[in-house]
Amino acid sequence: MAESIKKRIEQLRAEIRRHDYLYYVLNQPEISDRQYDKLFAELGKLEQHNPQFITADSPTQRVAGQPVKGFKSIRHAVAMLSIDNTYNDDELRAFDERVAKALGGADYDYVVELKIDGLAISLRYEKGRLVTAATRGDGETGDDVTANVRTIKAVPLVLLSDGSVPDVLEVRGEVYMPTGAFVELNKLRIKAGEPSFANPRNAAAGSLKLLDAKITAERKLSFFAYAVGELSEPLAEEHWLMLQKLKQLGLPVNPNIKRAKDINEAISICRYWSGKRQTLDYQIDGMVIKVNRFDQRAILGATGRAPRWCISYKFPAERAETIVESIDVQVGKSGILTPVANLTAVQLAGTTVRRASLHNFDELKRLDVRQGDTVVIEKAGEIIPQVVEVKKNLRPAGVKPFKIPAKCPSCGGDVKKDEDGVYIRCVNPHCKAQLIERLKYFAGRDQMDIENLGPDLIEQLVESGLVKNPADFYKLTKEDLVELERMADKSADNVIKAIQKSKNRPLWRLLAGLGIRHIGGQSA
DNA sequence: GCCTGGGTGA
DNA sequence: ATCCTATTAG
DNA sequence: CTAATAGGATTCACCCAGGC
Repeated sequence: MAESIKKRIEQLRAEIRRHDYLYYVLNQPEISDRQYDKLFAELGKLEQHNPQFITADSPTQRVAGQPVKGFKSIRHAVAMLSIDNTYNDDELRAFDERVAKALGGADYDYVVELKIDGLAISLRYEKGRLVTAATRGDGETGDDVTANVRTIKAVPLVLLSDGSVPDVLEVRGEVYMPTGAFVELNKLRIKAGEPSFANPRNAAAGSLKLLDAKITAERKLSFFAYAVGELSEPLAEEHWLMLQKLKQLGLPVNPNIKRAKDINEAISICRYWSGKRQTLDYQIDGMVIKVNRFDQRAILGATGRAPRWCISYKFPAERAETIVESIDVQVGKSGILTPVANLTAVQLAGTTVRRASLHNFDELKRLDVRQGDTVVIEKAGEIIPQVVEVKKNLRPAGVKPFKIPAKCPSCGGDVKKDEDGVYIRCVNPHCKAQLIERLKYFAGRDQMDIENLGPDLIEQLVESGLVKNPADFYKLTKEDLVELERMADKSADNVIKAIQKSKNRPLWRLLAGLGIRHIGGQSA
């Protein structure tokens, strides 16, 4: 009896996995949702009455019972790099020329993918079972969000196999919230009196940071695979065939990915989707063009940040008009003064924009931005707001050009323009704003990465005179901290612990953290 | 229960 | 995330 | 001289923990 129940359970699981595959990977469901639910219910009932047969990879076990306490760190076996961007045909052709040159006349082709606007994730399968899922993090180490990712139905808990699966398979892809799901979710939230989400990407990112996977499960996230990380054995000799393999293993791959025999074909595919992107049930912010063959990718290699065999093509950014209410001047860690425009709040690409960097005073002068001006802004790569144009015909009468500060806005000290350069710097070595920025940088994620030691606390520590250089962090006591605002027992404890923990960071982090001119994370 | 700072995503 | 600039490599 | 790379600067949304 028990044997036959066990057999039926396994049969149902295999059946459900097959239908998941048909639905999420092939987009060709063979049964209705109702029939699927019936299979699911039967399995659930059998497992409920025979709990000894429940396994973690059963389709019924996607949602964990208990919320996690926090996210552990996971080191990526293979780093997750960024991608260099282009914004027009010429830049794409320049990329193609670099590729052609590096490959020395050999034939090559491309794979053109849609750049899904979600968040990158790395799934690790061992012996065909999903063991961990991690965010990108700093590219080397990310957050363990396995419990949340397990709730995403498009992510298989078990790889499909026609005999063998790789021992280790790390799959990289994008978690996203389909536009339809996003709209429905916001309707529900408004009905429940909860604030709505600003855009699908932030909704998806937030959903993966929930400690309670039960809530994540209600967020209707989805997933597309587009690359691999660590691999125990090669899946194919080229990217295109590898994507087909991933599909066979049950991983959803975007159905609109195409091969292109040359850059012209790739460009025309980019153009096509630039016009058709509204028809998709997910947001894309561009296209990604990859050299197909892996041996050729190896020849091309990578820089510190991004591979040289891959480029993204970003669609033209949405624009909006708004008014410059004022212009701030900020002081950076090396004394550089940066003008930043405060804008009348305006909706742009799914966010409310209030500020935009003006980069430097040459740039400010070139644009001739003045307080009170109406400006056209856009978000470069859908992220960083920038002023692209000043509507001079709308300028109010009597508005004066912006005056380059003669003194540091923080310390009042002298400023000096770089020789043969454009930057204007505060030259006071004791400038408080510079000190604060240097300390923030020291504690920051890409340097010493000290938890709970954020911008506000650092500012308080400097203002109170407790910290005058990075070494002073390590002399702080709990008694020092509890004197500060919003610092009670628990917070003070956490900060002290985090500072102590940072003592065993690798040397390069310390070197980078000291912020010596021209020494960054790479050279350190 | 509300608010804010910290951490992290793009 | 991206932008702009300075420096380095070729 | 030009191209590639590193460094320094910037924005907004979301979740959680802790303070009050």
